[in-house]
Amino acid sequence: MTPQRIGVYRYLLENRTHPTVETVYQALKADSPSLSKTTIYNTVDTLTDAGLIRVIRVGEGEARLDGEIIDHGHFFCRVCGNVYDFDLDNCHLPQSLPGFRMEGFDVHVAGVCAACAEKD
Amino acid sequence: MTPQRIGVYRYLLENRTHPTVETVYQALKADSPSLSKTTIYNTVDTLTDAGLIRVIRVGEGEARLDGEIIDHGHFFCRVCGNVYDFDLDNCHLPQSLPGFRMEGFDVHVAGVCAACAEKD
DNA sequence: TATTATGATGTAAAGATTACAACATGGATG
DNA sequence: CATCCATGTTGTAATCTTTACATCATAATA
Repeated sequence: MTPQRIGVYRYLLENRTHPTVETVYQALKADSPSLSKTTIYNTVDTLTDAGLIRVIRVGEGEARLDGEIIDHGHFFCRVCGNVYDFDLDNCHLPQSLPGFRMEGFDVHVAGVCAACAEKD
Repeated sequence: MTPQRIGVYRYLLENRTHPTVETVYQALKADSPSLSKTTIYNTVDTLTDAGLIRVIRVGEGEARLDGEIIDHGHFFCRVCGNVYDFDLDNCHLPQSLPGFRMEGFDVHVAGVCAACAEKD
């Protein structure tokens, strides 16, 4: 665990906004100007392999980072681009895949969030 | 509807393997050598907007195309890279997002498929 | 202190997708 | 039938995200 890795992890724990790598990079660079974006990518790999964070890809564009690893769904607003969490109370893993080893699980819903829907 | 669009749509209806844009391009270019990959991208946009096909992003790398639009889940094998469909019998959209307009719905499961798990 | 292993940095490359301009086509209109 | 216009296609170039790789820094160890 290096200062850079701790910085990325702390940022993701404190900012539950599903930021992109670029967002994290810009935020942390303010404090440590020598930070490299490659380090962010490497750190994301390391933290993902360690099971501490998750990488989600929803909609187009960049990957989003998520410090919450408990199963939950992601709502992607196609207007503002924000990602919102939601519970998965009534959704369970399928039993219909014999012999398949399931390791990760994510539910993606796309649409328009409440804030953007109101503006119409 | 042009020959190119019909070709892409037919290919996706007949090949339920969640091919990439590149795969579709290579397959169709055999019959019509003048085909451009840009046309595939444009056509995918057109067909997606028309609600005829879906674009799924699961795991890393390229987008995968899917001619099946009825709700179903996608299992991504991290070993062979194949994408498998599964039913969503016991998974329903969450009711916990008031004011949100839900338009699309996808369940992603990552892991190792039966064929690859057997080889261990 | 010298050595070694690991991580960080920055540049360059790769890969996927999009933007854009030129060309082709087909239908509508006079 | 000729012309015009709108739409679609093509190919190149640019963009954007991510990765590869070589170099530098650092910390632990012998």
